[in-house]
Amino acid sequence: MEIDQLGDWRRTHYTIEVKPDLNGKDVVVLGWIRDIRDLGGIRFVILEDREGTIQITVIRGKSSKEVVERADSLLTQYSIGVKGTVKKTKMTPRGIEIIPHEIRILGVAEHPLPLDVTGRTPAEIDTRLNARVLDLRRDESRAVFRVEHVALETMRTFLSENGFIEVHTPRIIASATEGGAALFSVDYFGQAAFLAQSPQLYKEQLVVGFEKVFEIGPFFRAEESHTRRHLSEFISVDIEEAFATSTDVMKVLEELVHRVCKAVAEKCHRDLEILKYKIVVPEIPFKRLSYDTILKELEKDGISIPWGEDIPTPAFRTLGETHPYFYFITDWPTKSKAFYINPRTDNPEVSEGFDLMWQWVELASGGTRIHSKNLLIKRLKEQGLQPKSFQFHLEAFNYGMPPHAGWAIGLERLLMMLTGKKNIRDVVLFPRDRSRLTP
RNA sequence: GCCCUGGUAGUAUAGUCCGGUCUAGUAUAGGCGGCUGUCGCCCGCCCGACCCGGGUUCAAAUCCCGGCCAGGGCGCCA
Repeated sequence: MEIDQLGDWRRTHYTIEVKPDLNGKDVVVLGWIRDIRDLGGIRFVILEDREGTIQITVIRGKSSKEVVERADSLLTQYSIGVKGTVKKTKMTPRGIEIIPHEIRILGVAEHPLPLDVTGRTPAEIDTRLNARVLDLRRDESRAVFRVEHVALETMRTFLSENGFIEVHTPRIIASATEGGAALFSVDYFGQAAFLAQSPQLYKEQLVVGFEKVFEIGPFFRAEESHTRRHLSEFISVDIEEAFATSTDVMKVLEELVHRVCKAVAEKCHRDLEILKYKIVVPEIPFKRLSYDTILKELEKDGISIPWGEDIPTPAFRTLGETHPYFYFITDWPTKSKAFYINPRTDNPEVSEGFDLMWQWVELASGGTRIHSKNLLIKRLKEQGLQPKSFQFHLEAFNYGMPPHAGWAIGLERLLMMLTGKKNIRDVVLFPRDRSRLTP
């Protein structure tokens, strides 16, 4: 089918801005066809744009031949432009309709569509992700990403106001940053290279001089995970602060989370309504529970974990029932944390590392970092890592590395908390996981 | 990677346990026709599917084996 040109048509109003006081005025609306109801002599076309919907009413016999012909050839999901007169009416829920003078078909859609955009026939997440662009025509899918935008905007503002400057560290790196998580390898002009799993070492180096930095960006983990809360590519929100300890950065973290919850609750009414979800703005400070306390609580629930071991997921689920909102777990055993986490001076078995939990999900983790080069080398060896492969990182410790602390929060996990979504793939536009590389 | 469950029209489902009644039911989308105030419009007709390969059996959507894919869980983590 021939499609029309946009020509000199420009939107005069979003659908939501067309109100009864515009009665008799001409407007241009642009968007997609959500629904068509044809009663024979009269045809109702529901046009939807970013902000809402409006009814276009075509009356056979009254409308021009061209308009009727155009209206007859429409199918759902076509993108169209309509120039017409606003008419006040009691017969639509919005109290107005548009009587078109001209309809331009700007983009056609192939039918049958791979999923029902109106949501009457629900589609599974796999089907939706295969046709993600079409899925994003669904209000509920788009609402998630409007929430994400507000969350990001709030975080950037908050961190900037608090003296953090935004930085970008490399995604392509020469060696493992933390050990542990598997890395994706990359052919870098014939040299072995990897996709970064975290900005950890770089952000630490940057506190020399910048003192307070933050980074928001994607990182990569080549884990064969198959869960609702893991991705191969995820967005990490990282901070690092000089002359600070874990207690200082925990305050920054809880305040940030509080601010984000508040901003989303206040600014995203409509989206939260679409998502049928309510955000309870958490009170700060959050509970601070030591690893030892957690172990004792679990013991009471009949789960015993030997001191020093990591807490398995089913145990976290139990904890989530006891602590249904945000809480910190502090004083983790040194051996269960990454090599750069500072052991306590009074008891080196215990570290200054912490996790921020939301119910049973680990949202963020952080801690005071080791700033003594000798101790760092010792810890690297204890974790079975080669100090040689951290040569460039260790050199930064020759230039007056200050005491410092920081954390990283998983943006998608935070977004699950903000939207009530149970599968992390729902809060990523084009998720990457063990078995999904397209679209 | 391991464990569990599943795979039926474009989409979402019934049927699978207990093989034959399935020429595979329903809804929605799509096509055709009718309808001048719908708003999940309505009414009639039509199109369209048993994941792939092998096996058991007179007979397989249904039972068995292998593969692929999906969902959930575990480990690991953000």
